[in-house]
Amino acid sequence: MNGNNAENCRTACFHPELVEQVREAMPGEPLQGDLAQLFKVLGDHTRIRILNALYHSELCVCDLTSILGMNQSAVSHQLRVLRDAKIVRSRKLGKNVLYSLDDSHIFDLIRVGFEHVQEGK
Amino acid sequence: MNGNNAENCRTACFHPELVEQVREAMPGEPLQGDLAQLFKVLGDHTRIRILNALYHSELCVCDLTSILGMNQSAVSHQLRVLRDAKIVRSRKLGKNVLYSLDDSHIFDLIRVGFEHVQEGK
DNA sequence: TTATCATATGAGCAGATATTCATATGAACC
DNA sequence: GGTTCATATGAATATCTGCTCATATGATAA
Repeated sequence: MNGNNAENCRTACFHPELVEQVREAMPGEPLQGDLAQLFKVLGDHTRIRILNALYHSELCVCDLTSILGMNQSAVSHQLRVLRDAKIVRSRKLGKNVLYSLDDSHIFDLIRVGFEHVQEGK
Repeated sequence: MNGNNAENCRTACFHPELVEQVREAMPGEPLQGDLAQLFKVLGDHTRIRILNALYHSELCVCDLTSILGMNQSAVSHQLRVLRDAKIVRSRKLGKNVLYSLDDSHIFDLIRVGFEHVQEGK
């Protein structure tokens, strides 16, 4: 679309063929937006703690509140964000709502992420 | 540390043993902070586009600027964030600086993330 | 050295977001 | 029905963050 604008350098650095090749290999905008949104939701301290708890067991809001040591409203707000992003599932059980990780991809992302930060020492 | 505070429910919902078990299984605070930080840096539209470009080839700042259609300052700022987070590496080559993904974990995270958002249709 | 090119950085602003407080919903039990 | 308990939600605020503009750095070439 917008090829080489005035910002581009004009000598050895600029590789039009490579640029075009990479452009075509890249996923479409909507998919990239979805991916960024997924990681953005994962990228919060409170939500990561929630996910690490759910990594080990399905839990109700009350137990999560206790584990995190936060007030219930804050936890529920973050659970809503995680649910909207299809990162956790919920099911009702009497008065309670039980939360769990949505699917194996979420387990994988958390595991691989930890491997990376642990290697960085 | 802060066990069952006044916020917790007092009936069928609260499971002290499970809560304690999950607490012990969870990673330490610094590690969880590192993980949240990793995902936070991944969770930005511009940075995801940069990473998707680098997924296919090592690239200089100028080529990235052209691929993204953004001004060079914005791209450099985001590259600094990615470098600080150990998500990309850089090496000098004459006047240029070539960027690439840091290691296989980053490739894995992008791939698994895409699998997840694509399944969600 | 001086000029030029590629990249990096600092300050400032505009938009996004996590928490708190107060309140609403909705199911279970009396 | 009405009450209690577990969870959800709306509004407000304080903090954070990405972009732009201007400028700095650092390497190459003349």
